[in-house]
Amino acid sequence: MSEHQFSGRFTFEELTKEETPLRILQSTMHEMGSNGLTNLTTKNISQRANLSTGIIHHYFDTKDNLVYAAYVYLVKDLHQCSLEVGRTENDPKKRLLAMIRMNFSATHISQEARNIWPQFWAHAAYDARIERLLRAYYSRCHSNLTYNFRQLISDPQNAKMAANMLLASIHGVWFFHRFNAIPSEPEQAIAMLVAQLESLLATYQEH
Amino acid sequence: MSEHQFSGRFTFEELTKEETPLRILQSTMHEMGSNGLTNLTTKNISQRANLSTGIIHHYFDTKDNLVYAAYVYLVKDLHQCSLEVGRTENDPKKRLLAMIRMNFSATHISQEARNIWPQFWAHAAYDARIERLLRAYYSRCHSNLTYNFRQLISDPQNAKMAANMLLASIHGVWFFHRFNAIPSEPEQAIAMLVAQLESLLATYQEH
DNA sequence: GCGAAGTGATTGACTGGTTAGTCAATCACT
DNA sequence: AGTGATTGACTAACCAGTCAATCACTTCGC
Repeated sequence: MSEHQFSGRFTFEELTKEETPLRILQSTMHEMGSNGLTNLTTKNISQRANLSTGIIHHYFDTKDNLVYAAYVYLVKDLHQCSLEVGRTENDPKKRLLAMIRMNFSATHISQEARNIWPQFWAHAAYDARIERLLRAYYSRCHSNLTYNFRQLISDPQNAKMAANMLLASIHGVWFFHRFNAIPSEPEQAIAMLVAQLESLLATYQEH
Repeated sequence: MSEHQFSGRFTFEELTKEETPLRILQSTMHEMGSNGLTNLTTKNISQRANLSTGIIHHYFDTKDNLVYAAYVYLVKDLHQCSLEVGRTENDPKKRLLAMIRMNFSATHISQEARNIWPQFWAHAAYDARIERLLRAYYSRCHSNLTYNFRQLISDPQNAKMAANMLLASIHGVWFFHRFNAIPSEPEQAIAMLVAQLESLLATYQEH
């Protein structure tokens, strides 16, 4: 049974293999992104997917479960991307650089994610179940960064600190890039984070 | 007339001078923080403030205006704090350090803010009016940081880049501190950002 | 082959409950 | 007597979830 079970009826994998529940999920993500959680209705979701409202409850039982499933979908997709980075790059520093770049890539994921992440954060702030999912995702990101820093920085404590700081920096730069508050060209954002990575390595690495 | 007019009836200053609208505002912020925008109702707000639902519309016309006023209140309060830092500290580096510390202080503001900021971001993601307010706030923060870095870094372009990076770092560290995803002691968070500030100065400063 | 019975997908009208906003009435104070 | 603050019952709209009915498709006895 899936780690990410979210309703009594099906597991995540079973659901997304089928056509209709996947359409519902994608429609939900689109609606969440463009109108926010507050204005998310089963009517809007079903209309966008050209389905009836009833079918939503057939597959997801409640609206809450559907929204949760959307976050799981988002997180799994991104995790898949980071696994791919781990496979294609064999040098730890190259992997860190690839992970930075990944966050600003223009795949369908980022385009959708751009609008959903803020809803995700807001939801996690008052819903314990959503918060657990968010924390699990960031925890995995952090482990991933730490693993790579360990191969570049001899002191494990320093490697962990470098991972902390890079994770925070990636998040911060992505955030201001998202809201166009800092020069918002992806290239500049990536350059800032590459400089940050170099700076962290220079600080913590003993040659 | 106030820069922050949000309803046809009163200006922000006129409203918050009075007892009742201020109680409504604080009650709104508390409800937003604990139950999220999605579950925010005029009934809950008025009950917490020991008032009727009607009075909310008397002062704020619509719920949207009330929520907007809550964000304005939050932002103004924080801006007030940063002005105070500017007055009490006279050294640019000390001012930057004080601004870092400010974000993790346990004043009533941060306690309330902790729960409202995620709602603010989510709301800004799909509402243009809220987005403008959020951008204006971060723009002011950025100007403030840039002003202080200018006195420490001779090249204006470098000063701006340092401000970009510190702003992003503060946001990122605050975020993970907020969600307990990175070692969440305020002292450690502040120490990370102080180190980041030192590193930025070392990189961009020519002695 | 073929009809019957069964199975799960899908519909959309309907319900019970909730909500933002209205408004006539009352209250407190001048 | 007048003025603004405040109340809370009321309304029109909306929404999540239900359910009986239909549809598409398979299985199986003969």
